[in-house]
Amino acid sequence: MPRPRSLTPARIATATLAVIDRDGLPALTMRTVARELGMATMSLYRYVADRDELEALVVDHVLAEVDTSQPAGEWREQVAELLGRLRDVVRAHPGTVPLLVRHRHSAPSSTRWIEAMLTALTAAGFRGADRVVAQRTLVSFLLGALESEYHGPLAGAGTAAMAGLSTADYPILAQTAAAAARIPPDEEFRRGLEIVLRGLVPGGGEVL
Amino acid sequence: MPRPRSLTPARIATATLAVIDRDGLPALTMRTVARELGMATMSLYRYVADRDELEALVVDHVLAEVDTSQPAGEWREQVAELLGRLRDVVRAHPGTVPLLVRHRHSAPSSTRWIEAMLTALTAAGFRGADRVVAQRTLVSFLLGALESEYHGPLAGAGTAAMAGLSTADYPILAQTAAAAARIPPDEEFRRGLEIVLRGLVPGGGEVL
DNA sequence: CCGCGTAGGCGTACAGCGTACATCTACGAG
DNA sequence: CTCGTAGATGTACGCTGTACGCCTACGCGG
Repeated sequence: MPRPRSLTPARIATATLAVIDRDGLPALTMRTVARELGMATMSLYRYVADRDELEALVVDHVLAEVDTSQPAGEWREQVAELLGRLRDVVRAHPGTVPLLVRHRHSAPSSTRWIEAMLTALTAAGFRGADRVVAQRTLVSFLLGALESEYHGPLAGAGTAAMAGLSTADYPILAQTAAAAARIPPDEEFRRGLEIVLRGLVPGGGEVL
Repeated sequence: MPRPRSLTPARIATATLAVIDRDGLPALTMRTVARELGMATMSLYRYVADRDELEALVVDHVLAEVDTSQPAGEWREQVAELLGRLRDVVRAHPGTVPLLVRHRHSAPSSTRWIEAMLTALTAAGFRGADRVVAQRTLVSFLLGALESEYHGPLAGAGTAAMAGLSTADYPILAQTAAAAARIPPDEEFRRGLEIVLRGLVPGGGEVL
């Protein structure tokens, strides 16, 4: 056949990630990625259908970096390790956080990580709907924590404003906001994960 | 002084929300909101500095709808009730989910809800950093759950694709994906919240 | 009652976005 | 060498957010 392809999905994803890492998510543009690749803008469309597909490509690329080998240890340690690995990889490319939320469902690379998570949960004794709920609860917590951290700094002014609220109208909040700013993200995540893991009991159990 | 203002923040927020509810978040545009208000596009800029401020306005408006009166019952019931109220209000306007994540920090209306949450946690015995972590873990879970539900349906094809994966490479995933589609969002949220609440123990405690 | 200054309302314009379309061109197969 | 195909690209369009400047309606001091 004619002219061979000059770009691979991996090369496109790498260039896209370079743009995001260097200039931030708002700089992600069909034009900037094409320039990063040394091509004309429209050439990119020979490889991706539209911007959404480009975003999905970079998300898949990032998720592919996650080590999905089964961790050792007790099941809670395994789960914590797998969540930590994913979190570390994503935090190395903060600009991809909003993209991850939108496109993780269409990322083939996520399947290995999910399988490893489910393997740990299965070994713990989770079955059927319990296993699904356990998995999704852990993922919701992880995504929420990543997004909170991503959007938090922009509104550091917000937390500061809360600390300055009248202690009369919001006695507890004003007092808590000050303490909140002193907890490092890693510690906050670790302790939050401990809470979720402590609540996960194979075989279920009602609390309400 | 001269000409009085003809628009209130509430009226602007209502019009914006109407656009989002009727035509979806992508339809949210300075032009569409101005048209909804019966004004010229640029007139809107007499009331908001830019699009971001308009988005913050609608988020604050939605959060103001949440009943923040202190719920009755044991502290876990109170927390579940407060999370449920917020979730119900946001789910009534699904298009605002991404906006909520980005702008909740600059929403004055959120303070009353936070104060109510912290009140329940304080009554339970949480103090200092423990209280901060408890609060943030609950919020991260809630936001993650809302976002997952919001972005999930778009990629229903994704879950379907997982169910069709080779049971050889991904034995547990393929089996789990089928069960996953049968759990209603409300049940998933309720059971997930039960997990988190079960893990919340005042006074701390290590698990790892 | 009048005009005057202020701020509301708006029309125009521009840069930047995603991308449809038509064209040119480099290549592998015959 | 030639030809068909698909890669590469230039141009163009509709849409976005918003800067700028003009016009005008209004409440107040005279």
